[in-house]
Parts: sequence; C-alpha cells; structure tokens
Amino acid sequence: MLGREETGMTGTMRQAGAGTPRSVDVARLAGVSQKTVSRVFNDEPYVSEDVRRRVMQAADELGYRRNNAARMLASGRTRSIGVVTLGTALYGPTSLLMGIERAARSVGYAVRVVTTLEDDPGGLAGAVESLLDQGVDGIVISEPIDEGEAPIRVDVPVLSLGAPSAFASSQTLSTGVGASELARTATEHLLDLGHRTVHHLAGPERWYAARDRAAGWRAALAARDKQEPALLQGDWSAASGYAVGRELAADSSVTAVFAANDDMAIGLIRALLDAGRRIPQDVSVVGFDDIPLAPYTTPPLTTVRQPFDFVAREGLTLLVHAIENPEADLPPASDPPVELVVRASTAAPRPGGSEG
Amino acid sequence: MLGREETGMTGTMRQAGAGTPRSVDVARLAGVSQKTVSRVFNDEPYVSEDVRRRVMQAADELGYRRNNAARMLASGRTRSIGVVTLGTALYGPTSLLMGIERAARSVGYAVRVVTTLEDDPGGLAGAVESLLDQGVDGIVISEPIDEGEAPIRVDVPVLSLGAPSAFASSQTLSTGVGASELARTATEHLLDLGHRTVHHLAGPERWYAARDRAAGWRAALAARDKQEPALLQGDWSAASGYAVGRELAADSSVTAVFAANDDMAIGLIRALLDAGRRIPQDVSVVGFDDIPLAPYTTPPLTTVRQPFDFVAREGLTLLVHAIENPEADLPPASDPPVELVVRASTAAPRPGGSEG
DNA sequence: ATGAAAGCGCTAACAT
DNA sequence: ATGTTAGCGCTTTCAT
Repeated sequence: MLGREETGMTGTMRQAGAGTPRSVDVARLAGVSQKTVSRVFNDEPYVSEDVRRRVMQAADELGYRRNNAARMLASGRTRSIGVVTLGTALYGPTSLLMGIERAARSVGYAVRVVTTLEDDPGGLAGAVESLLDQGVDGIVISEPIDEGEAPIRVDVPVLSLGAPSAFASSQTLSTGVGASELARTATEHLLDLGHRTVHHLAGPERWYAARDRAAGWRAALAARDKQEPALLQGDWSAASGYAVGRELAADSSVTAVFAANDDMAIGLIRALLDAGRRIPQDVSVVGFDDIPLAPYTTPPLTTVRQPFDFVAREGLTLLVHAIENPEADLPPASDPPVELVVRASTAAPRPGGSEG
Repeated sequence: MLGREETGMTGTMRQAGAGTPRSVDVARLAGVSQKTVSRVFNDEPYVSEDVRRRVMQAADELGYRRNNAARMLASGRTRSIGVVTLGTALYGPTSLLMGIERAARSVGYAVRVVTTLEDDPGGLAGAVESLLDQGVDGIVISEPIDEGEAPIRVDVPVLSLGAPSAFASSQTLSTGVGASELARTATEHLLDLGHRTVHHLAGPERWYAARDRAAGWRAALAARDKQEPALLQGDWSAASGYAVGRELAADSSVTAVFAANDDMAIGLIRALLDAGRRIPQDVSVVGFDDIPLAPYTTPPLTTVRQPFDFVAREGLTLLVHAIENPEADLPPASDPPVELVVRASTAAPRPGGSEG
C-alpha cells in the first residue's frame, strides 16, 4: 500500500483551498497534454488557435490559475523586483515607489517592498537581506543613505535611485534625478534675481540626495564667484526647517535661501513669518520637489520639480534590461527634464536693505 | 546512461548564479541529513544544540540561503501578503502602506504591492487578480473605492482598511480609522466655538473614507439640530479645495468649514486668503489627517489626527490571525484613539458678523 | 533526536 | 504543432 495514486487530498490544505485546479486538470478537460497548457499560458509559439481556445476555455471553466511558486522553482526566475524605501510618507520616496510599481507591472514584474527606518543602523543591509530571502530578480534602492558599511555582495542587479550604491553586485546601476543640476538651477534663479548670495538649508548629511543638492548649490555659487555661507542643516522635516528659520530670522543679511525640499522650505517660511519677516520682500525662499501643496502655501512656493515618474520609469527599464540581458551593455540613460516653477516666494532683494 | 547523478550543472543558470548552495550541500558539509538542515532553519524542536551549531556554521560557510520558491511550493504557503493601494503619494494611503509593511515584516510576512489609478475602471479587480496570480496568503485593500462592481470571489482572507469590502472572501475583515467619529469631533469643535453651522468639503463620493467623514459631520449637525448646508465636493487635492474656496469666498454666511483632508483645507484657505477673507477671524477651517505640514501652514491648521499606524498594525494583526487560524473567530478590534489637534485656523465667529 | 522517501506544480529539454 | 520525461529545492509524512 503506497497510496501513490491517491494524490488529491495530501494532508495539508494546498494553496488556500483543497480543490484548486492544476494545469493537468485543465489539460485533461481540454484533451491535450499538460505541457500544452503551459505553452498556452506562456504565450509560446506553435500552438494552434483551436487548441489555444480550448485550453483557455477549460482553464476558465475550472478557475485555473498558475501556481507561481512552481513556476519560480522550475524556471529559477521570480519575475519580481524588490524595492527598499524609507518607511515614511515623504513625497519624494513615495512618488518613486509608486512610479516603480507602475513601471514594473507594465513589464510583467511584481514588486516586493521593504521599508527602512532612518535611524536603524544596518537597516539597508537587513532590508536587502530580507528581499534576497524572499527571492527577487533585481533590487532597487530608493534614495539610499550612506551608512558607511562594508559593501554587501548581492547576486542580482541592483539599481540605486538617486545615488551610488554601497552594494557590490554583478550589475550595479544608478540613476539620478539630476538633483545637482536642479539645485544649481534653483540657486541661479535666486542669483539672477539679484541676491548677493544664497543660503542653503540642506537635508541630512548621510543622504546622497542631500549631498547632490548641496553640490549643485555650491557649483552655482562658485560659478559666479559668490561667497558661500555656512550650510544650514535640516532633516527634511518642516519642523527642522522651522528651527533653522527661527535662528535665521535674527540675521537680516540673509535675503535668499534654497531649501533642499519643500517641507523644510515651508517650515522655514513659517518661522520667518512668525518672526515678522516678509516673504518674499525680506527674504526669498525656493524649495525642491514641487509637492502638490506647493502652489497653495503662503506664499505659493517657488520650487524645482523633480521628475519622479520619469526617473522611476527609466530606472526600472534599466534594471529589467540588466536582469534579462546579464551580459549586455546598459542603454544610456537620458537626462531628465529640469523644471523651475516660479511662484510667489521669490523676488528681487530690496534695494540696499540687505545689510543689517 | 541516465545521468541522474550528474546533477549540478543543469543547463540553465539557476537562481542567479550557478553555484548557489542547496540545503543538501549544507547537510553534507555538516554531516547530517538534509532534513535536519531544514529543521534547523525552521526552528523546529528536537535538534541538539551541537547539531544546530554545526549546521549553522556550514550554512554560513557556504553562504546558504533557503530557496523561497521551493518552500512555497512544498508548503503551500507564501508567507506574504498583498496590498492594494492608490498609486499616488497621498499622505493617508501612504502612511497605511508603510505601517502595514512594518507590521508584516515584524511577524515574518513579506509584502507585495499593487497600485491602482483612481480613474481606472475595474482597477481594483485587476489589482487583486494580479496579487492572486503572484501568490499571497492574504490581501489588504487600503482605502477602497466603491466601484459598484460585482463582488469577486477570492480564496484568501481580505482585509479592507477603511471600508466594507466588495470582495467576497472566506474571511472578509474590515477595520476603520474611526473616520466617522473623528469627523464628528471635528465638527463639534467648530460648533462648540459658537458657529451657527458648519460646511463640509467632502472627498470624492466613491470613496468610503469620504462617506464616513460626511456621515460624521451630518451626525454632529443633527445631534445639535443645526441646519445642514449643501455638501461641497472636492477630490482630496488642494486644487479642488482651492476651487471650492473661490466660490465660498463670495458667501459671507459661511463661517466654518470642515474639510475631509488637510490638503483640501489648505487649498481652501489659500483661496479664501486670496479673496481677502481672514482665517480664522472671518472663517474657521478644520482639516483631517494631521499631515506633517499642518503645523506650518498659514495659519497653522486645526485638524484631527488619523491613527494610521495604529490602524495598520491592528488590521494586519487581524489579517494574519485570519490567515493562520482559518476557522477561528476574530479577536475584536479595539477602538483607535480620537485626537483633535487645535491650532490657529479655528476661532469663534465674529459676533454678529455672520450674516451677509 | 535524526533520517529516507515522496511529492508540491510547474518549466526545460528532448522527442516525435 | 504537440507530447514525454526529468528535475527545480524544499517540506511533509513516516520510520527509526
């Protein structure tokens, strides 16, 4: 008594429901071989129209659905990519995540997400480990932070969105949002308005995104031989912008500040306003991101728009290319559009009013 | 010549790298059976400390990692849950998503994400289908929309975050953020201040979240025998709040409005301000969500805080319970805390100034 | 406390 | 154009 033929009730409940149909069941009903069912579902060539139709109908009738685990095991591919992103509702990272999901689904890839906390040491490594355990064909690290760790070896292509990657990988890709150039444009806008110099309210030092923006700001200043004020340090939050703003309000020599994101710009403006300084008459401020609220703040915020969707789509295309053509060269990434959105938070400095 | 023993190079490159170690390799190196390796990695009982250590070391040495596809196939469980969420960076849905991921990971579940576009008919059904194809043990639908569709049959537990679900499922769960009660609190705050009545700027009708808030607003009004003004219709965006605000500005009889989210409240305020009305002297407005920017707007926004993290964690706990105890009753959900955050956008109406 | 054997439901290679 | 066969790397019985 081996009971080999009595498969059907195998003890444990399989795939959420005991009577789930298999491809063999479909094959039997359609009067073809199991392999043919597989062919139909994978859109392989050499299947007659007639057979294809019969198979589809049988599948429909039974409510057949391919078992992904079996596919993964047999093919060695998961058709899914993992995304490591910050576990907060920040506009930038979130926009990137949504863009990636959309792009991934459109090319037949599923998305697994793991979040990190900013103050969790080794969080990135843990997140990547977890994705590797789950099984993914590629990984995208969105807006990475410099954790100063030893590189981890990863066997799948890794796309770093917004920075160089700390992960050694067979293929390490990287796309930027062109943050540095965007930052430069923002700074130049202020300079063009006639400001003597521009202060910069930066994001946390460990973020590559923050460094890029600071670099762009420096470049703009240097190109016009402007004096470079001390960097103002924020943490992306409006609260940090507010804190910096309170200090800045006392210094009447500052007439223009470029904040590394819109949230900080808004916090900064609130503090300045509370201190009785007028925006933009007394001080101009430009943000970064163009969040949906930017046009509605007081005053409406001048900012640079980050092409999140563009970057997400382009990055994902690169990653999928690397996954599916392991040896091939990577297609060059095109430059994202730079867009400065001038609203009401910037103006020329008051003549002669800039010196305290 | 069957070559059965020559396994090792099986033609196609398996799992991103040909030489990936299997559990047999670990077993061999540790001098135990393959099953024992499995035992160790699953924390099963009846493994001696000595053996456990040897296995772990061998695994470490080889860089062994369990193959998830094989585990899923053999066990019939994916240990992952799917999340359907709106593909935008809205604060609420995003916060829920992040909260769910964190909670899921803490109990050993991976998260698959699929986004929907609001104007994509049948988007929800498609998203759920896609998750089912990928293989998930449970599904959470975050902030669902009433698509008026026929219910779809799903074989896994479904958790609806913020609304009744349109999916027939073996177990359909549902947790609310207590939106209705929150809305009621917000409205009462305005009434307590002395306003004759309160207008409501609602979210899109198809959203259950919008309906809940409107219901809470109505209840508060009814409880005090206040006249119920016509509903103002928005779409969650600040832009829609702005549009409504422009119309409202002309009507001096409105002194208090409760917006269904902070973004719309901010757009509304911008329009009112642009029209020369003062906030809160001429009109009070309260928002909903308590987004991080709320304290920094002009004026700082009075709003009700949604307990996203609480709801996400609690909902996920429920879902996992349903997954792992298919027959058991569900533990009752505790009520989320209600929190009104009073800032500067609300005040008592000017005496006698409320009639145009 | 440990091991041997038998699949899980597919895809891949090789027929035909 | 379609079928046959042999795994993919685990977990699950069931022995011992």
